[in-house]
Amino acid sequence: MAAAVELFARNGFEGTSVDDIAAAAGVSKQTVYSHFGCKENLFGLAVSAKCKTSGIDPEAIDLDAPPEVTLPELARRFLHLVTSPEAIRVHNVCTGSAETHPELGRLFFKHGPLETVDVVAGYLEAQARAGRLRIDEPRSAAWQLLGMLKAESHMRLQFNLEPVPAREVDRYLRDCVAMFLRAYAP
Amino acid sequence: MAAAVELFARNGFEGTSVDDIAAAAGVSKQTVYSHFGCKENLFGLAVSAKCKTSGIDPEAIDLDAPPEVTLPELARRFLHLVTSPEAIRVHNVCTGSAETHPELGRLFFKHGPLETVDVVAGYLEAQARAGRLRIDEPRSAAWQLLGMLKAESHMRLQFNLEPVPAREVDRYLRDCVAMFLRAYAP
DNA sequence: GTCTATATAGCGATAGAC
DNA sequence: GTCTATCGCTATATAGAC
Repeated sequence: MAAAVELFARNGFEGTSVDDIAAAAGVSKQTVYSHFGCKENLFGLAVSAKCKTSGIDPEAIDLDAPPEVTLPELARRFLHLVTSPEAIRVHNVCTGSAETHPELGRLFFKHGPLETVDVVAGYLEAQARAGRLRIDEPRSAAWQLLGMLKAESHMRLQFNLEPVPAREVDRYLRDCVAMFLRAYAP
Repeated sequence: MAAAVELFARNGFEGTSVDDIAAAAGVSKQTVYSHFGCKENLFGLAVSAKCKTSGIDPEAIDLDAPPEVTLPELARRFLHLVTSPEAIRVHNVCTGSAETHPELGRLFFKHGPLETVDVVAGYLEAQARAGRLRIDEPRSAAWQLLGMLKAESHMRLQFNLEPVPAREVDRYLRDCVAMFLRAYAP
C-alpha cells in the first residue's frame, strides 16, 4: 500500500503499473491482486489514504489569540502544508485524473481544502464576533486569504518549476496578512 | 492536430494513445508519425498550441480608467478565462504530467499565469503612480488579487466538482475587488 | 497466501506496398 | 504521402503449483 501511494503520487494512474507497485513492495503481482482486486480500487484507496493526512491541524493554531498573532502563524503553516512535495503530488494526481476518476476530486477536495477553509472561516467568524475584525462573510474571507497565500508559491511547484525563494515567500506572506488585516480592520 | 489537442486535454499524456489520435483524426497511425515524429513531440506541440490562446487580452481592459471601474471588469474576465473548460483541462494535463514532462509546466506557466500577472501588475503600478492606489509591490499585489479571485471557483472545476453558482461567483468577485480596494486605498 | 508462468490485449514505433 | 500489416514490448489480469 505504501508503495502504491508513493508511485501513484509520483506517476499518476496511467503512468503506474501494477508490476511497478509489486516490485516496489517486494511482492508478486498476484499478491497485489489478491489484496486489492483491481488497479482502480487500489488507486482509490491510495489517494484516500493520502488525503486524510492533508488537512491543516486545527489544534496547531491558537484560535483565541487576536488575528495579528494568529494569522501570520496560520499563513506560514498553511503554505508549508500546501507546498509540501506530497501535497503537491496528490493534488496533481487528483486533478490530472479528474475526468476519468471524478470520485478522486471529491475525495481530495473534501478532506483537504474544504476542511482548511472551515477551520479558517470559523476562526474569522469568532474574531468578527469578538469585534476584532469586520467580516460579513467569513467563508468568502477565508477563501480570499487562502487563495492569495497560495498563489505563486503553490503554482510554481504544481508546474514543477523553481520554487519562490524562502525570503521572498516570507515577505509575501507578511504582505498578505497585513493587507488582509487592513481590508477587514474594524 | 486538433484531435491530439482534444484527446491530450481530456485524457492526459499517458491516457492518450497514438491510435486514438489517428482514429479521431480519420487518418492512419503512420500518417501521424510522418508528420510529428514521436508522441512526445506531438504532445508538446499540442500543449503549446493551447497555451498561446490562454492569456488575458491586455487590450480588452481599459488601462487608464480608475480601479473602481477597471478591476471589476478585469476580475470578471480573468475568472471567465481561467475557469473555461479548455483552460482547466490544459492546466490539469500540464500539472498531471509535471514530473515526467517538466517542459510543459514552464510552457504553460510562461504563456498563461505569468503573462496575466504582468498585465495586472503593470496596471496596478500605473494606478499607484497616478495616486489612485497605495501599492509598494505591484507584482505581489497582482498575485494576491488573482489568487483570491480564482480560489474556490477554479479549484472546484479543477477537481471536476459542481461549479460555484453564478450568483455566488458574482458576489464573491465584488467582495474581492472591494476588499482589495479597501486594503490598497490611498 | 504467495509464488511462477501465462493468457490476452494494447502500446509506440516501423516496414514496405501503392 | 498515406495506407495496411507487423514487430517488439509492456500492460492488466488470471491459472495453477507450493
